Amino acid sequence: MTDTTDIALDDGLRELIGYSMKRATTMVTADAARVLEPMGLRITTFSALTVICNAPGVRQTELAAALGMERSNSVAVIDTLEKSHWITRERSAQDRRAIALHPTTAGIMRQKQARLALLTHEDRMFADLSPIERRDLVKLLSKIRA
Amino acid sequence: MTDTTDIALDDGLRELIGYSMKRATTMVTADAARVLEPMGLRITTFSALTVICNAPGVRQTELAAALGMERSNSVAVIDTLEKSHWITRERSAQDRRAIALHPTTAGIMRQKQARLALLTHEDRMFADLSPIERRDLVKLLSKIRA
DNA sequence: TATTGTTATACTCTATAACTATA
DNA sequence: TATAGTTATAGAGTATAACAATA
Repeated sequence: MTDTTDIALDDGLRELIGYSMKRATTMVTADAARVLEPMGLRITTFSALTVICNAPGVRQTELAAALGMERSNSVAVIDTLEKSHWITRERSAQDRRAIALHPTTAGIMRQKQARLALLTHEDRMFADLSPIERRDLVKLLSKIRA
Repeated sequence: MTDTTDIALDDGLRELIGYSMKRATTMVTADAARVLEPMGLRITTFSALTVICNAPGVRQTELAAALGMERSNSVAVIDTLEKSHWITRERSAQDRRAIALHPTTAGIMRQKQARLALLTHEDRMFADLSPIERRDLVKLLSKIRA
C-alpha cells in the first residue's frame, strides 16, 4: 500500500447507494443460482414456478406482470417448466386466447424442495443480520420509489 | 378481486430477501442507466471512469478486480472510454505487460457531471428514506456475506 | 512458469416489433 | 380494435478458454 489511508479503488462509487445494492444483490443472486442449478432450476424458472404453485390457473400475462418481465420473455421460461413436466398449459374455456398455468405434483414437490434450499441459502448469506435487521432491510428496500 | 385478503401473485417470493433486493436493485439501476444514457455512459463505463479518475494510473487488471468483473470483459469497457477520449492507455515503463489508465480533462469533467446527475437521481429514488435510513440500508447490505 | 492484456465464444437476461388467433 | 400468446431479433452483462508479449 502506497497510502496510509489505504483507500479502496472503488471508493468513489461507494457514495452511491445503488452501487452497494448492485454488488450485494449480485452476490446473493449468484449464490441462489448455484443452489438452484443442481435442481434444474434458475432464478427465473423458480420464480415462475413459485407463482404458478401459489396461484394455480394464473395466465401467462398475469405471471409475467407479477414478475416484472416481458410477456415475450416469459414464453421460454414457461416452455422450460413445461418440458420438465412441472407445469401444464391449459387453454382457458372462457377466453380461448388465454392459457391457464397449473403445477403438476412433481412441480409442487420441486418448488417446495427449492424453497427450502433457498431459505437455507439465505440463512447462510444473512447470518450476520438479526431477524429484526432482515426485516428492516426489506422495509428500507420497499421505501425506494421509481 | 376474488379473495378478501387480496394476496399478490408474487407473495410466495416475498419471503425471500433476495427477491426484494433484486426487484429494488433493478428499479434503481434501470433509472441510473436512463440518467447516464444521454451523457454517452452506461453503468459499467461510468464505474470504470470513476475508478480511473480517483486512481489515475490504475492497471486494467486492478480496475476489473475492483469492479468485480472479468479482465476480459473490461477490455470493451475501456475501449469505449478510450474512443470517447475520456481516458488514455499508457504502457507501463516498469512492467511492459501492464497498461496504466489515465483520465483526460474531458473525462474528468464528464465523470463529475455524471456523478452529480446520479446523486440527483438517488435523491429522487431514496426521497422516502431519511439520511439515517440510507446509511442503515448500506450498513445492512454490507453485512451480507458470501 | 506466471501474469497482462486481448480475442473469441457462448449463455443469460432484457427489450422491441410483429405475427396469429381470438375477443 | 384490442388483447393473449408467440416468434424473431438484438443489446448488454457475464463467464471460460486460449493466445502473444513480457516478467
